[in-house]
Amino acid sequence: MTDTLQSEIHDILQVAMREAIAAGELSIPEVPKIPFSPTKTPEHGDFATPVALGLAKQAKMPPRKIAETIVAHVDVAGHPHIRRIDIAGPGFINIHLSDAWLYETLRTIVTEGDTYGTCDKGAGARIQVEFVSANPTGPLNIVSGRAAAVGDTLVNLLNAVGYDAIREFYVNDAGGQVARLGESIDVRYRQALGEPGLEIPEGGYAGEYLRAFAQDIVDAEGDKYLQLDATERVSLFRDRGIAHILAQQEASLERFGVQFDVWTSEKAIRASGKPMAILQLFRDKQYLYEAEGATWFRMSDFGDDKDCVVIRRDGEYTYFVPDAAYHRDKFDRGFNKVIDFFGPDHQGHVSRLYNFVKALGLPDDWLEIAIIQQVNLVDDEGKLLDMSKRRGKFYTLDVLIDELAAAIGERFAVDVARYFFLMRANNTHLDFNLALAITEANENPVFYIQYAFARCWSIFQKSAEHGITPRPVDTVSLVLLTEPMEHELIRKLSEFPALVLFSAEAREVHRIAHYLHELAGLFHPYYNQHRVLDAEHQERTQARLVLTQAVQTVLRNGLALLGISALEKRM
RNA sequence: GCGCCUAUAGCUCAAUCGGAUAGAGCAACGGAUUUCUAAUCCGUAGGUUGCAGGUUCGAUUCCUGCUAGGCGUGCCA
Repeated sequence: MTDTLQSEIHDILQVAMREAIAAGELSIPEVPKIPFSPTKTPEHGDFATPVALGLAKQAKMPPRKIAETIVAHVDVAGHPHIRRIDIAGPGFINIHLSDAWLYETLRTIVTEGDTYGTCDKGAGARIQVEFVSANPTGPLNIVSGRAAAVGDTLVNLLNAVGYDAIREFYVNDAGGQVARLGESIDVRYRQALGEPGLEIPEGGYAGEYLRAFAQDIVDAEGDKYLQLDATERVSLFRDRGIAHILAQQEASLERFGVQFDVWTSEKAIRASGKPMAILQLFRDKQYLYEAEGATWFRMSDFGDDKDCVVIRRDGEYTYFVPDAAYHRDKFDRGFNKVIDFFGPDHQGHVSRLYNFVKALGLPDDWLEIAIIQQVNLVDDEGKLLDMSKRRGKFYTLDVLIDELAAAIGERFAVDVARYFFLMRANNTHLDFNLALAITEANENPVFYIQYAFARCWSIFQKSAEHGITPRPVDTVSLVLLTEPMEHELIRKLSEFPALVLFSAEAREVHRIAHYLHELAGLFHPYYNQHRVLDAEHQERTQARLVLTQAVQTVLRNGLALLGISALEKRM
């Protein structure tokens, strides 16, 4: 609705500019793009465009004059949606829409229901979003939780605007880190059997979770693995450890409301032969050279400050090779676009991966990498909570949810955690205020939004009790919605589809979170100042019920995109 | 050293990819409850957008140089 209207207005202005040019009143080589922005204040109308300001130089006319010239060619009377066009400030063209447009918007929302906010702009293009992809060496940490929330929501957004997007998790189940996992489990296993003098190896995993895992093996199967030779035992423990931790991670994600469509194994990628094929390709293109017993990639030819090793002295691939192969594999699977979310510890990997993708000859804009920045847990005074009291112990996603759940229950714990992870731009550091998260009052944005939804629901509940049946929208006199607050609410509702599209395209999920908070911030005052149900004004009641339903619909749709529940009442 | 990110109200953050008077929430202060759920609302106060330049009709936004903080910078992933 908004979208079609915007393009309608765009066309109207474009035509007006062409006519002005044809009439010789405006001398510019071509009609430029016409940018629109929803206005900040109603005095500036509903939409505004600064297009005249940008033309001042080429047209050699003062911007106000240009705006006047353009507007003079618009047939306002011929467009029922437009009530008035003003020129204001230095030359802004402010478009005031007719009230009929507002009422039409309401009808659209109520009619479209769950699909309001969606569109088909993506035209079915296939997008793969890879996120979390934590090493299978331990429980998911807080940043992984943030990545999970952001990635999951972005996929929701992309699918809402017509893309065919999937969630993918890359399992680093090969290489040095999982080898270290096997060694660490081995140490814990032998310790559990009483062997003295053992220590977790350098670069190993000292967390308690492996102690428990090893104890389980001992309890179930005793010391039988001591008979295997060390290499065999470590490799067996590695594989069992991976399976165990992976299952744990999957369970944590599921608890957090995130389900991946595809899990890709690095081991499988290695076995596919693609790494070798890629190395051959690089060799053919003269990107490789031998030095110091290792094989190097000429990263410096791609603008990096140094080359990097792709085959180590011991003959093993460095992680670049399977990673490049994995991205080749993504491309071969036919994705039109791939979006990778990396944690803050992978920043160094970003430019290199771009370069490898370029070296593979894949399209420039095919891969998009974004960093999910770190999360700090803070108390009410903004003081940093110590997240790693001692080596090997860290604040996991599950521990966070456990703590929240103890205060506000499991369901809200997930809602609150998701919202807090989603409320900030993903490339900025995020302070997660634990005290605020468990506050069950308006300071907590999640409750504030959910309460707005609950109030809508409650109004319908009450109306049913009073025997008031909402009538079909077509039969309701929406013109009775005359309060400024009502118009403001509807205007806000009308922005939703464009916002969803923008958030998806810009990969900025936090905008939805803010929007919902703002919408709730308009509804609560309205609720307090104006009664929806009013026996004295039955027609107006019907109109306000439509408005209430529209608010509820947008809140529900928005929360659904964020993976946050919309409930009738508090548990 | 080099690279990436960040710097906006006392605190946490917005600002629709250069637009109009920079907005919310929290904290502070003062009010509202026989009412459709007070998990709410109304009001007051709070700013040289880190600093210095530059680009132009116009800069929180883009460029350069500083300053401060975070992260990265391995033949680990």
